[in-house]
Order: sequence, then structure tokens, then C-alpha cells
Amino acid sequence: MNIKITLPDQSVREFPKGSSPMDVAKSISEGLARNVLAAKVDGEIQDLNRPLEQDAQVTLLTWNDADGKNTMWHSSAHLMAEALEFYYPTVKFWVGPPVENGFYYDVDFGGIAFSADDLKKIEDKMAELAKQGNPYVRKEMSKADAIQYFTERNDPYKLDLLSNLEDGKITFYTQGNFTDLCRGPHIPNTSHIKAIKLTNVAGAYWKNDSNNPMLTRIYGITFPKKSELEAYLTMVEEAKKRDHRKIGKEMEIFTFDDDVGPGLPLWLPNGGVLIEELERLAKKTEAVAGYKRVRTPHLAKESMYLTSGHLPYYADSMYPPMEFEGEKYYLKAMNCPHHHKIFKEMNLSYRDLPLRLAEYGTCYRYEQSGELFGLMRVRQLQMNDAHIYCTKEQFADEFNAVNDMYLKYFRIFGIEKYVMRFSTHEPSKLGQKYVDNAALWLETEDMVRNVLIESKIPYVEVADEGAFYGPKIDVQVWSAIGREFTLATNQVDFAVPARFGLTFRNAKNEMETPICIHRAPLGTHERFIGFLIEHYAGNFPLWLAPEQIAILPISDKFNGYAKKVLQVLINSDLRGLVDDRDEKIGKKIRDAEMKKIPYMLIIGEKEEQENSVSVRQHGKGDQGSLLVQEFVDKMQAEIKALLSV
RNA sequence: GCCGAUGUAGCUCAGUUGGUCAGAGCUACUGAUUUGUAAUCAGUAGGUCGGGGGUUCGAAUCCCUCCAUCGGCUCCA
Repeated sequence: MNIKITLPDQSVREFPKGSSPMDVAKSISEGLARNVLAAKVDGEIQDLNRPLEQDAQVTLLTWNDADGKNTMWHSSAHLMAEALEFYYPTVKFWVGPPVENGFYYDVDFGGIAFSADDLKKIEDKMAELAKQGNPYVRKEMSKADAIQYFTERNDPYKLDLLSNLEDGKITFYTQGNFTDLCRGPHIPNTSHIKAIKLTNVAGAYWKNDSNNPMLTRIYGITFPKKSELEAYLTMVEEAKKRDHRKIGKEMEIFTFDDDVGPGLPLWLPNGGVLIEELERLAKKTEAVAGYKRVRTPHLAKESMYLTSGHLPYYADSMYPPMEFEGEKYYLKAMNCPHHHKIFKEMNLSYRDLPLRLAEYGTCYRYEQSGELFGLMRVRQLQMNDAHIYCTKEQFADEFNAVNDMYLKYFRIFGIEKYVMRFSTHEPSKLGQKYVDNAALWLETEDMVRNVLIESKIPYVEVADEGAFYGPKIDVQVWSAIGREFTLATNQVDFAVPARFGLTFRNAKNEMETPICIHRAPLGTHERFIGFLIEHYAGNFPLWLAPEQIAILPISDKFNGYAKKVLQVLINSDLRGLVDDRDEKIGKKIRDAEMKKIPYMLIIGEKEEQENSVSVRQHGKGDQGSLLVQEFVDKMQAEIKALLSV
């Protein structure tokens, strides 16, 4: 009896019942049969040797498919476990899944020391085992037998996994001398794993819960070809060169100092320019969008954070209070309560709404020491913050306007890859993690979801990630080196305005509580500049570049003319410098190129006589000569073009 | 906060088993050179080897501890 197998191109082939996906692969080509790693059968990923019992849609997965990669990496985790067990027979294993770049396995070494130095021998053993080409053999087992198996082996981790599994669905996989409880699927045999790199060893809490003991997590990555591993390692090296911490130091943008304290960045003059330019852009954009600017103190009394409700939720991550005059004062970790106080003071009617209060507010958050990370996670941050107070009827328009502002910024900065994460609440945590008002949560989440759908904004919805006062949207972006950032945030607050007793007079002369939108399209200066450094690899667009133009006299005879040119630039709102060191022009050019200065003006006798400059562009070389005024016009036109998109 | 690693001039790094091991290049400064599109030459200066304790005749090197950073975990209003 035959079954009909439909392939991705919609072609249909017949096979005897009980044929395997591998048989399908063989029928297509020998090469495919050699390279295929797993199969997707009616949407489910399976081993290649599982018999097909009925008509099915079959996609054969290779290294070029994400699912194929993941299958191989999952199998690689098993291979690593086999190698670990060879050297450390007493270790116990938790789980070993594939991840974005490779795989890991969580291991309990039971007190045996294991460090990065030990990775090499595991790697070598893996390579040796991989060459044996051992098949991954699937075996079904009853729950009772599985429990007995792991009880005999005294393995609390696998017993814990078993406790959540249903009888009749329990499978084991064996390759070589290693057997593991595993749902699969796996690649046919270990010989597909041709290049192996164990990248990292780190601690990881069991079940990702910080109350649990810590296991040793070993990360690795494998490839079907040695050349792909080499390419991957090269890419990692390239990524390191773009790291904002490295470029930030080289370009003198920011620094940290032990005496100032961890997570407290010092902005050097070049960083100061970046901040000034970003703020100029934000303030202009917000002014056009009808925002009003306010300024508020860096600290406030405990009572305000009790009113806002932040303190019970976030006391651990706020700096401890200062106590004086019998009062506790906290450094602010957020600007909203201060802004709420301003709203309250303003005594508004519906005619005054929406009210949009903006501030580049400086906040302090006591992030755990292990979380600090360059400019990305710091303890002092300055937010592109604003709070929009509006009526329910105005909500959709306001929310949309905020999203439009995001998109405008994305265009200016050339951010093409982004995802909006829509975070909602978890009903069982009302009253703990979330303010206890089920109806309002659902109503507000619907409002946000509807806006997202109606305006066709791509988003993913994640449960149990909301702020305590309402649902939120986080904008995830990726820097050029693949690092993921939560850049912007857009949050709905239906709870805190009421806690502050914020009201406006509506058209019926009744008092009504406004909805508040918290939004920060440019996130914080710290994280945004960190992102931009990696995004541009330090090659900032002209308008943003800390030094825009380096004037390089051929010899000190032309320093006078160079300084005159500089004055013209400064008077035209351009930033420049004169390199009047006693160096040859080649050296000056090299240094300016290394500093990633967008334009260099080489000047000598000819230029001085003509009142011109010889223009060189960073990374592009000689661009010919222009009169000084022509060059200024060109710069101003370029900046205007970059900002008006 | 937890697990692991790292910490030598402003920067990037050498310093083998504890004994002229406190070094190099770049930067800076001084002098010579007066230069045409990615490194001119020479000289000078610069470090309690992250801080503190300990072992030793002797510690950058071994041990303890604290701090910071890095890779993860947890967390992120």
C-alpha cells in the first residue's frame, strides 16, 4: 500500500507505507540524502528514520533551514554530554537545548572543578566521537520504566523532568555511549558534526530561578564544515571591533572611573556632542508634535513613591534613601511621578488635553552589580521621556502619533530591523506584580492591540511582561553586530494617575481621570548612544559626528590659513579642528581617518591662494577642491538632507 | 546578587618554573625636519604591576580578602 507525500513545491510522490523521510530524500537525490538533517512532517519536526504511516506534507530540513540547524545543535549538545560523561562519569545533566548561536547543556558537576581550561579536551573528545558517526537511536519507554531508570542512576534532574511528562510520550535517545531522556528529534548520526567550538562556561540557575542552586552551563557551536566555523569565528572577531565599549574608548566618547562608581558613565567632550545633537533633534521633534518641556528634581520624598506605588515594586532597584529633616528622600528612578505632580498643579479641562510633558530626565537605578554592561545597563541614565495625558477618546490618536515618531527616528538613523513587543499582564498575578483591576487591564490591552492592528504595525504579543500599571510596547532593535536592544518604550498607564488623584474637567463638567502614555522613543542617552556606536561602527553621520571636519595644513606655513577656515566653519555651525602638529600630511590624514572624522580638508599653498580647500572624505579618499563657502554650503545641505527624511 | 575568568605606563600588550622583570609599540613632551592625500627621524617623560593583608631571605609572579571589568544566570519601572 502506498502513501502520498507532498513536497514543499507541491509535487506529490508515492511511497510504500512505512517509508521514512530519508527514503524520500534518497528518491530526490543522493546529495540531499547526504545532507538532510531532519524532516518536517505535517508541521512537526521528526527524525529522518521515523516511518511515515499516512499521506503527509514533508519538508526535508538541511543546514540551510533554521530547524535543521537547531536539530543539529540539539544533537551536538548530546554529543557534548557524551564527551563530558567520558571524563566526568558522575556528572548529572539538566537540559541541553539549541539556542541562537549554537547550544548549551546545563550540568551539575557535583563539586568537581570545571573551567574554560577544560573545554579543549571536551572539544577534542567530541570531535573524536563525531568521527565515529554513531547514529542517534530513538527508544520509547513507559513512564514507570523511565522513573526506575533514573532512580537507579540517582538522577534528580531527569526525574524532575519526567514528573511533568505524560506516560506514553516518553522517549530516550542514545548515541555511542550516551543515553538521555529527550523528546528529539535528532540528526541521523554524529558524522554531520564536522567543526566544533565550545565557546563559554558560565553559571546558570536551575530552572532559571535565582532561588535554586546554580548549575554549570557550557555553551558551544558546531558546523557541518570547518570553513563555516572559521567564518563564524571571524564574524565574532569583527563584532568585537564594533563593540561600543571599545570604540567608545578609542573615540573618547565615554569612560567609567572607579572613584565615580560602577555604572556611572563620564561623558567626554565627544560624547557631550552626541548628547547635545540627539537632544537637539528630540526637542525639535517634540516641539513640532506639541510637547511642552518641564524640568524636575533628581530626588523626591518617600511619600511620593508610596503614592505612585513604585516603591513597593521597585525598592530593591532604587538607591537606598537619604534621610534628613526626619524625611526619607529617594533619587528618582523614573520621571512619571514628578510629571504627575505637574499635571495636578495645572488644573486642566478637557479643552487642554492632550497635555504632553517632556523632559530629558536624569534617573538613578540601583541595578545589580552583575547586570552592569558598558553603556547598555548603567545606574545613571537620562531618558528621552515624556508623559502624555489624554482622554480615552484621544488615546488611539496619541498612541499612533507616538508610533509615528518612532518610525521617523528609525528612518533618520537607518534602523531597518525592529520588532514591537506588546507586553500584557498575567491574570493570576493581579494584586502582586500588577495593579489589581482586571477589567481595566483587559480594556486597555484591547485599546493598544486595536491601535497596533489598525495601523498595521508589526508586533509580537508577550504575556506577563507588562509594567505594573499597564500594558506596554517595547521596541527591540538589533545593532550591526547582532546585539539585541530594547531601545524605546511606549507604556499605557491607567492606574497611577488615579493614585495621584489626577483629574480634568470634562465637557459635562464632571471630573474625570486621564490616561497616561509613558513614552521614550530614543530610550536613554546611555543605551541609545551605545547602540549608535555599534550601529555605525563609530562612523557617525555628519550631523552627529563629534568632530565633523579635520583641517590638515601641509606644513606650519599654512596654519594661519587653516585657522581662518576653522573660524568660517564654526561661524557656520560646523564642528572642526586644525591639526597643526609638526607632522607630515600622510600622518595627519591617517590619524584623522582613524578618528573616523567624516571630512578632511587638506590645505597648502594652492588652497590659500584660491581661498579653497582640498576635500577628502572619510573612507572615500580625495574628493577634489572646493571654495571654502562652497564646502560650507555642501556640509549644511548634507546635514539638512540627513535630518529631513 | 549568583557562577566563572580577568586586572602590568593615557592606549594596546610582553613579562617563561618567585631571584637586574618593571619592558615594547602607540600617545604625550622636546629637538631636527617644512612636508600634497593612511605612520619622517632622534631624544625625554610616564607604572606602589587594581587596593589591602599574608607566605618567603626575596612577590607583578604563590595564598587570602576587597574592588572593578569581562562572559553568562537572575533582574530591568
